[in-house]
Amino acid sequence: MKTEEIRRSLVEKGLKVTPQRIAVLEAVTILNNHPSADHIIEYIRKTHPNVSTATVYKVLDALAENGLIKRVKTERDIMRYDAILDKHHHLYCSESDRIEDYSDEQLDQMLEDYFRRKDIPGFSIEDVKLQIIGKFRQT
Amino acid sequence: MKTEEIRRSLVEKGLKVTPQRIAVLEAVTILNNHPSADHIIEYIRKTHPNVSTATVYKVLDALAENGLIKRVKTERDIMRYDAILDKHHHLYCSESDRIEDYSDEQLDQMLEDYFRRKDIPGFSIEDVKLQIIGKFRQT
DNA sequence: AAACAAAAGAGAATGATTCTCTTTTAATAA
DNA sequence: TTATTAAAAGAGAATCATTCTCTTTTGTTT
Repeated sequence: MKTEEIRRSLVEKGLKVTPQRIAVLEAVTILNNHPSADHIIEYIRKTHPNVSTATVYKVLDALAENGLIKRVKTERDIMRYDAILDKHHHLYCSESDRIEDYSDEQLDQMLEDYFRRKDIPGFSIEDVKLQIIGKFRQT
Repeated sequence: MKTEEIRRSLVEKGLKVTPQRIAVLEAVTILNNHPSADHIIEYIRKTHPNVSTATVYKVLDALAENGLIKRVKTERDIMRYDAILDKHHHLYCSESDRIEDYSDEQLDQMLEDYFRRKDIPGFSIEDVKLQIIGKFRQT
């Protein structure tokens, strides 16, 4: 995601465009494996050596609350983030903390068809995502 | 889960049978909404007023590591637990921290069929679970 | 009953994240 | 361009869920 795109995204959400916000959103986009705050801070410190840890946490929170990034569901106490807002699923490594994206339109269509017909009593569905747990093979 | 069942489960896993372990496993089974450590501690304190917080964390960890309970994937930093080991999915409330179980064999079958034919390059699937995000309706 | 190692207890330590208060800054209006 | 305003950043402290450490207790086996 280019700086201009980021800038526009922030404006669209009514957020002020600050260098820190640009840097954080860029970092979440660029870093692999659904980065934690710690990794994002590390990355940003290269270009913004004085950025405050609290600021990064605040920026991540603002970005997530405004739908510019998403938090990823994990079992651990460290929160992780994802810049891809398009519909996709996650591959979770059963042996490490690696998480990868998985897109599959056919699967999405199948699930959509299924839940169009299938009612879950007392619950109205907004989104369906797969947690696909397994092992990454050496590549 | 009755005490006898719990006892047997622990023995099967080569774990010592302690009152604390029985109480914790029972609590995870009984409490709704995929309880956090805090809720479990609260509950247990009724029958074991002197149980140490550290012990509960240790027990939860031992139970999870030995496959007697599962950790639930959430976006928050507080870990949560699930006593149901049978194949099931989770309903996540988009507005609160409520999480409910959702079982659906037809869906499981459909997904199994799908991934029997569909290869994810570089990844071998062990399990597939749905995160179904939406709103619980008043009941 | 003795032995042994796992487990519990108690309190301290850890670290990811949030809070608090002040200063800075981005955006807007004039 | 300047002034204004409110959002945002900074800095360090505070919070709290969880883990650590060391000692004692306990469950299980012989």
